[in-house]
Amino acid sequence: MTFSVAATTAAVPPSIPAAMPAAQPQVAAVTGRCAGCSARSKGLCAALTAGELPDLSASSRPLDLLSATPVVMEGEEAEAVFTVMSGMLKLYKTLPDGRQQITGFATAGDVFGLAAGQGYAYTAETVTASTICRMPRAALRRMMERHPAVQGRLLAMTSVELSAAQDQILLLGCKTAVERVSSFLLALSRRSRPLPDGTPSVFLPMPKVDIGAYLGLRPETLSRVLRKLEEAGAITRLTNDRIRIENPAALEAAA
Amino acid sequence: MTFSVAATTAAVPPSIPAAMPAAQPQVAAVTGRCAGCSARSKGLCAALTAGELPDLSASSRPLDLLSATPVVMEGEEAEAVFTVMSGMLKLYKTLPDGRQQITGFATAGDVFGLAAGQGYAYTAETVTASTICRMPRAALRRMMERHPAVQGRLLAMTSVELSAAQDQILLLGCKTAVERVSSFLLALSRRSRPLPDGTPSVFLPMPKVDIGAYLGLRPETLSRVLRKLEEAGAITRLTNDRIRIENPAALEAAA
DNA sequence: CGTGGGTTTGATCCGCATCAACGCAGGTGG
DNA sequence: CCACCTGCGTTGATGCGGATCAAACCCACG
Repeated sequence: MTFSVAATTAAVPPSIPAAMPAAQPQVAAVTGRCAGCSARSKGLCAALTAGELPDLSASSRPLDLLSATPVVMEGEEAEAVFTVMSGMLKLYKTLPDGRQQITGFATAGDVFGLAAGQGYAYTAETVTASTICRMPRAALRRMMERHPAVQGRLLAMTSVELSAAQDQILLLGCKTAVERVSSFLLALSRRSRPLPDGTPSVFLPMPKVDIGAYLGLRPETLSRVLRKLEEAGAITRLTNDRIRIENPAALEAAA
Repeated sequence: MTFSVAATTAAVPPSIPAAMPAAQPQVAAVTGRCAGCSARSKGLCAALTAGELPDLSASSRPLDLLSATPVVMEGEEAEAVFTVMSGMLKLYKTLPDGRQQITGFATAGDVFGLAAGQGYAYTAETVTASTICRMPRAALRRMMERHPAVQGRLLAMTSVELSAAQDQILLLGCKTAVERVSSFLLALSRRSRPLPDGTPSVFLPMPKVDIGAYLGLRPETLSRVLRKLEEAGAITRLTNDRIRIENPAALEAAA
């Protein structure tokens, strides 16, 4: 799954495009859509050669979403998969009494909505305004049959996700609050660009309660741990949503 | 991946069979091995038709192992994948200071040792005496190329594992000790046969400390929770390693 | 019969949750 | 432009669930 519209491309009409039949005269334009997509080299799309892009463009549609918009609901019949082009989403499970556990955050290039069974395993909701690309399940199946590399890519991506899930199991099952937060900050810093001056930093667009729901901690605890890490000189809180890693080795030791 | 020797079949020499070139005269016998395997209909093997079994038999070798035998080590180069034919193994990750988190138990039909990266993501060790089937990574890759259904099967199995891992994340991140144990017992009871009299029961061959390491609890806590569930009439402890589910609804409510 | 690992039970401790209050920023309406 | 409101973040006080420590018990085993 996956493909995407370049961030610099003019917005595609977001209204109910999924129902539109593949119009022949648009094929060329549609090819251009995926070819110029910012996620072209990521997610599922990376499995396809340039010549195979029309297939991709024809079977997928971009969507522009505001923040806090639900995309799929846990348990709902899984009719499509999605690729993130820009923005961030949270994926979470809910217990009957309302407790929520965030199983992951999805950012540019990530794919979500793959279901092992009939229904989605989790709810997906935008954290920031996001652009995502929607591909019906049947189209994905067709893509896999037509382009074997897609299936291999999907397997590789699922394996990486499984490995990440097992790391999270280790974190939740064994680690203390300080260790969890340190691990989280380090993992994020590995995936993000350092500041202009070269020091590593992380961007946290999601509210603290969501970070807590991901790490199995309450927001109060998260706040206290961050203060402790700052007092220890390991990090500096630049703004509410950006943290500079002053001492990666100290975080490493705490994780 | 996967295949296996029927439990009733005479043991195949376990010594260093992986290095043996596929000997032509043995093909017939080797075909029979997988054809009569108790795991034939499970794991990866289920993806193959009878006619494709020789390929499977030629590239895999069964191993008989005593309990508490390590099979693969976390971080070690992943040279092979394994299918469980009988017995049970625990898969776990270890922190530098020795804390361990069991990420799963593998029983008949389960496949383990698939690695997203270069090295194994976890250590695998037998809990009971077990028979497992070993297939070199290169052979698995060849099987996937030659029999596309194998790749599809692998994807399906990995997806199911991912979903299970996310359930475990929910358990570890949100649930209380009583909820964890209840969920665990229910999950096991769904996968096991009821007693002769029809009441559901679960078999727990692993030590309590391992169940605790899976659920993020200490063995003392596990013992107390089981006593509480027994006093509540939800379960009965028949022996140290077998529990009868008296009241599934009560467990359901507690989970 | 003695030994040692796994299990159970009891007593105590501690890390994090919970409860409560306050500061602050952004949005709204006057 | 300002008063008000609302939601997020922070800080402090307190409580509780499960960890830790310690000891007895129970078998399986030699």
